[in-house]
Amino acid sequence: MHEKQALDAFAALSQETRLRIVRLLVTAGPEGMSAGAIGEAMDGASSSRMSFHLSHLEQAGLVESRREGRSIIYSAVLTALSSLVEFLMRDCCHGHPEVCNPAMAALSSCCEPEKGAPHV
Amino acid sequence: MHEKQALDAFAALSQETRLRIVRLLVTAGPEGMSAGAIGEAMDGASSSRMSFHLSHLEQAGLVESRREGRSIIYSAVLTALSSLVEFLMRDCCHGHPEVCNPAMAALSSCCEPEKGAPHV
DNA sequence: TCAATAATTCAAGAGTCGTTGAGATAATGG
DNA sequence: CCATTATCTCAACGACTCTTGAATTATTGA
Repeated sequence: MHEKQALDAFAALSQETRLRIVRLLVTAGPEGMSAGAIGEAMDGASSSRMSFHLSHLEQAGLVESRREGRSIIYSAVLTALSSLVEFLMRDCCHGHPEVCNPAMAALSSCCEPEKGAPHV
Repeated sequence: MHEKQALDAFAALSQETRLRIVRLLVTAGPEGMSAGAIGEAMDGASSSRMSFHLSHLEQAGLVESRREGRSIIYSAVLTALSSLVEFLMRDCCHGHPEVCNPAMAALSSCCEPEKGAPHV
């Protein structure tokens, strides 16, 4: 991940509706959700408003879309999110492991590695 | 970290000059840098421009300042950065450890835990 | 106290962002 | 082929963001 991509991703995530869309799609998993369904989940936002934010997120590489019949299905791009974390971490840890350690702790508790944690 | 704080942090980091300031201050360490020195590092940006971006970053909680003689010294708030990572991770890992594992790998390689990695 | 240095504050202006509503495009079923 | 459903595109408008330059505040040393 380069600076420009990180800037785009941060800009995309700095808008309330878009941040909520990303969170929703991550929990929705790989099967994703239709634009209409996402709009309903966003306190019934208009279709043009959804279109605006979804294409913004797609432009930033945080979500992807596929057509399925009349609907267009959006899903989160999980690798983009981990790349962003990696970018933040690479920036932050230069000689300062005290930044990474709390983040790593949060990470491992959140992922709950199934017994016998793998180390890289 | 709550949604509002995360939104503010993402907005702060979505601006090129501010992202560079944060990276610079993180590598500068706890002793920090004066506003003037940061401005010189930012291709000689004007003092009012620096003031604008630095107070934006301070508002978002990503940097803090102290006066030292005539200068005002800024330094990165490392815990804010790890909280942001934690927020992203908590969002992303709900049932999807495949997001966290690459991030965790990046994290541990970047931090280079000194032999006998601690686990939380 | 005065001049010099370091940084902030403020107002103005150009540019970007997000919402709205109307209209266009795409796919389906009768 | 037509009506319906689902979504996108576009123009317009208000709101916000960033830069600039001038004026202001704070600190220091002579």
